Amino acid sequence: MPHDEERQRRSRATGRLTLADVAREAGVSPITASRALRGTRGVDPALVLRVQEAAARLHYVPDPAARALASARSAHVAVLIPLLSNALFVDLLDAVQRTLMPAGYVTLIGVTHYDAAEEEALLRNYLAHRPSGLLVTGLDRTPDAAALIAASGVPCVHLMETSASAGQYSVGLSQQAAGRAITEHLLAASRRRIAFVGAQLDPRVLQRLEGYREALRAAGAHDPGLELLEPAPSSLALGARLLERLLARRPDVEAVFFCNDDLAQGGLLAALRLGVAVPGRLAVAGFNDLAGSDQMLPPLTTVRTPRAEIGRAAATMLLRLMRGEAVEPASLDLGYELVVRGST
Amino acid sequence: MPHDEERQRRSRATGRLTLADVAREAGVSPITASRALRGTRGVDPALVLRVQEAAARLHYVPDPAARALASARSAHVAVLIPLLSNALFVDLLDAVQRTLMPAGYVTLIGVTHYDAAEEEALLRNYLAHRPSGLLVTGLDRTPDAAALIAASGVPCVHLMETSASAGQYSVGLSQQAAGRAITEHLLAASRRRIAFVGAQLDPRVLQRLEGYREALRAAGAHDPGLELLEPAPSSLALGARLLERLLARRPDVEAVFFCNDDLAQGGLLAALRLGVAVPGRLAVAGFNDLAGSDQMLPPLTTVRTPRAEIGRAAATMLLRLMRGEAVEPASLDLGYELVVRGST
DNA sequence: CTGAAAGCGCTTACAG
DNA sequence: CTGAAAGCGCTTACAG
Repeated sequence: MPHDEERQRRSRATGRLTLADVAREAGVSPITASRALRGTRGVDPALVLRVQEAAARLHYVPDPAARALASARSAHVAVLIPLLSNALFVDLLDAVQRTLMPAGYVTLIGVTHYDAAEEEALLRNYLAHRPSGLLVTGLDRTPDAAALIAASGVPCVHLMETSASAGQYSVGLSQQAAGRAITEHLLAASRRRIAFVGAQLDPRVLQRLEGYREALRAAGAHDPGLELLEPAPSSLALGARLLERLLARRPDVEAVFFCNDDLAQGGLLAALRLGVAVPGRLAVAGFNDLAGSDQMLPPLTTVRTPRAEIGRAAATMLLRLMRGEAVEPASLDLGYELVVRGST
Repeated sequence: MPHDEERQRRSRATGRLTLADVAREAGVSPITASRALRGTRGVDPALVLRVQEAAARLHYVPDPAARALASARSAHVAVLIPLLSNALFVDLLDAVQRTLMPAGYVTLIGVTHYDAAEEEALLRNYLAHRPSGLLVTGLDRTPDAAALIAASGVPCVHLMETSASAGQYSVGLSQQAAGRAITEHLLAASRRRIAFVGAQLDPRVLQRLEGYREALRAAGAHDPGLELLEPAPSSLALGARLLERLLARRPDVEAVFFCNDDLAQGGLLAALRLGVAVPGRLAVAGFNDLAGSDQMLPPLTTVRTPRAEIGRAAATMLLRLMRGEAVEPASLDLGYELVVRGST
């Protein structure tokens, strides 16, 4: 057939199997095949079956680029988190992916390293891929970053915090309430001189600090000299160093609330090394309940945050928003749980 | 203009800024605008400038779906790793993303959880997005998974191991040589009854075990009764339990090579709890040099693996393959480094 | 060095 | 419930 030869000569055909092949195989038009495969209702069930069988027989796989171009909606969800080296975010991501993938979405993961400029760059980059949805960590960002999100019109759910502002979707917990609770636990163990040791100083750490202050002020035991704030990133080594610094500066300290378990584990190991009895002389608490905290000597008292549940709920909320459904309430507080172990 | 009205009425126009708008603004044809923006050579530099300025002025962002459809090549690279809760893979990923993103690629990250079926499902899912490149962990996979990769024709680089087989691209290190080296270090510290404690039992752990056996056989000190193999996933808690089991079974053991630092840290903490002197009565070594290993009591002797370098080199190699360039050699061995600390 | 035409593989909007 | 036409926003292949 000369027509086919001509086509072949000038063609840019990729040789790939297309919807047209499936339609031909099933004896229907491409549009019907498209509808049958997407599960659009209002197609004769017999035809749906025929098309599905034809697609399976030919091992047909739809082209996401063509689909995205024609429908103006991609299968991408962009997820921005500060760090992957924190088990918290790993658990969060795992839950997000397990929820989104069965729904046909693929995640674009961006790591901001707690850097506002990097977050902005990632946002610009990922938004250029026209994702159908957006998951970001926390509520605070640069005005430019916030404007980028708003201007994109892409549905967005904020992770790890709870939001009061209208039109802001979020799933998380009250970091401040959790910080208050663990401090109250320390007070209940008859400690008065309770220190706060924080690093990284991202918004959630500062909210925990606020909770700590609340609890101590209520007990009339707040002492700013017991707050040790370090902007460097958290690590076991930093936790150890900060405990030593605290002990040197305030030998009278009776308890420490480390803003996360990495720091607390390092502090616990330093106490062991220095021969500081825990909890005898010093009670120690952490935050997040990370791997290994239950193996410390003594096991670490901490706050368990429901990150898997947060990931699942946030992804589910986003799925609804992407379908254009109304979501109520816009903000979900999934709480926290005190895990009391030997260190307090 | 009635024509425009007609267009508007029937139109599916997204209202987005297109290449045609940029071309009009710059006073050139869309093809020229396309070429100018993509940096195709053979375009008048003056025109390139004019188009770039027009694009910037209008804040034009190309549509990746249209680009992918027209050019038959996506901007995606799929990356498959076993776990995100292992710092090793986090460092690897970070390096991969930092290399790939500036080149205009976006990564699709898939976590297999060391599950062959899950890897296959992820592969199928991500391959459907027609990525331009593929990065997978290790060389061993199910025949179906390997066939999927081969049939896709997508350039693929294997991570963490070195490959002997032709046509297999890989960047990593000899896990076996590293396992042998750390065992020889233990032998050099005049230990004879050296145990191997392994979990997860993925191919790389088994290669380390092979290196351990090699070293012990060469020294005439191999004793199968000192091998403790546990298929469960690694964790500090498991390391502690396995050390206790080992000590109960073989009180005469003089040294332990844990197949990774998670296990070794747990073992070290258990030894501390049990009052087993390290390295006095028992020498302990790990693998990977993870965060916290230098903070243990005593600090953990381990093997540092160059995962950031591996990530960077593998991504660079993939970039070449995606450009259709020849890559020589196909397999890169980036080595390892013994980190001797207090535990041996 | 530049451009008019055609096409990538889907889905939308309309008509029947 | 089904389909012919048009279009999504780019790039390829060809011609000049």
